[in-house]
Amino acid sequence: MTERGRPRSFDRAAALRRAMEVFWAQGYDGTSMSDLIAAMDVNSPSIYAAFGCKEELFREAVALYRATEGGRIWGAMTTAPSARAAIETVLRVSAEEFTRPSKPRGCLIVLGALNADDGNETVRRELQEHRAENMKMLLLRLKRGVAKGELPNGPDWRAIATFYITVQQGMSIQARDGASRKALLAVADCAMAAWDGLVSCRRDGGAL
Amino acid sequence: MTERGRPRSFDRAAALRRAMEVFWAQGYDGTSMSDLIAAMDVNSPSIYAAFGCKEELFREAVALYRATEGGRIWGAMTTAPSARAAIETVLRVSAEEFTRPSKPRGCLIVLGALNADDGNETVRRELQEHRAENMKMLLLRLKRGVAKGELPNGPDWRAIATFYITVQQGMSIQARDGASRKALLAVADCAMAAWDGLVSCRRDGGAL
DNA sequence: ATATTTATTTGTCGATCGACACAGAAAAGG
DNA sequence: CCTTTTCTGTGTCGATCGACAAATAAATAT
Repeated sequence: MTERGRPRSFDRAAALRRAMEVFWAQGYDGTSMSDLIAAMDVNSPSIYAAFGCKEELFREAVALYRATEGGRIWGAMTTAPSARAAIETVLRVSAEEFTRPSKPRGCLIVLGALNADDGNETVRRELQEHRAENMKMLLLRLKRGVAKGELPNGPDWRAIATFYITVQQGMSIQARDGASRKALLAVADCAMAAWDGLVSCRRDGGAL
Repeated sequence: MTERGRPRSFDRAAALRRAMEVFWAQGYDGTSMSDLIAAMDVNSPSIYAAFGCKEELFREAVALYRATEGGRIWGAMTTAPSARAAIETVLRVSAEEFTRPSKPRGCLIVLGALNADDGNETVRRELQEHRAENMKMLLLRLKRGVAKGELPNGPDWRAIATFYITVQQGMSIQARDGASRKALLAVADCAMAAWDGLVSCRRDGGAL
């Protein structure tokens, strides 16, 4: 009951990684099958046999991204010793990952499919859900800090989580525009400069 | 020496505005000529006669955006009484403009063409330059504040300007993901909570 | 060895992309 | 009037899109 038939001649994992980098650099719509065929060095019928259609290939590429680059960014969410350290680490690692030499700049999850057009609605919604999951993860970390007494329960933690997610997503655009790693780290520092003021602010039912 | 020939039967300005809203909602690549023909209610030869090619039409749409919605956002940069008020107003008006009912969410300049592909390099670079101009405008306002003695000259104002631009750009993605106006206003407040700490921080040659 | 299963190569499918030719229609100038 | 100029509607161009059929090649199972 071992493998039957002719074994495939290309490395599936390596081809997927190359496809992921093309999607990362050009987005879902901006990447054509021709681009993928060239980058993966695999003919189109073999791609369809191994991955299904373009949409499913993109899905696998996104899963790979979340398991690698994404994991390095959001891993701190559970490993960091405090909520504040978690956020600071997420922002700083983002600055590093978004500016890795010889890698596409910014984040695949953020930049992969922002504009809706003819046939990318499913893909766009999935990326949006992944972004929402990251937001939820950050908010839960804050609420856990409140539950443990590490953080006060006065501030509007949802607004604070949205703020830091907004900064993290904005960094993708800055990275795409050529911002240096140092510049993005400085952005992270500026965002963390707001922490003390935000934490010691009582909720008033309004914006904050 | 008045107008010769048959006058055009459609309102050029109105058609341009409708084209702008399509580009705004779907981006440059995501918008096809068919989309434009349907939205503008003008046949394609008339579009080409009045606007040139798709790229030039997009350019005019961007110019219109910057003159209207963009002007409302960045106008405060020169009219606000202080640098701090200018930044706060830019963020708050952005929150409003990015969540106007029955208008596309987010900013055309930020979301219009982020991913490079076959034939959008010129357009992409132009939007990037417009983003860079906004950043420069904000930085100049800060430097003017320093020159007038309104602000100290210790802090790394370039880093601070980059930070607020990053927040403003991140708000476009949040808006696209469905964030409410109230949520975006709260993000603006969180960003402004960093101000005092940033202004009273002396430069140390590092990130801050 | 033969049959079976799967991968690869070549070629192509209908649909859609941006862009325009061409001819007819509607205004001005003479 | 008639000529000229410009705009409008129909149709279509070559290129490219994502996706796959058919035929060939290479492995395993019996």
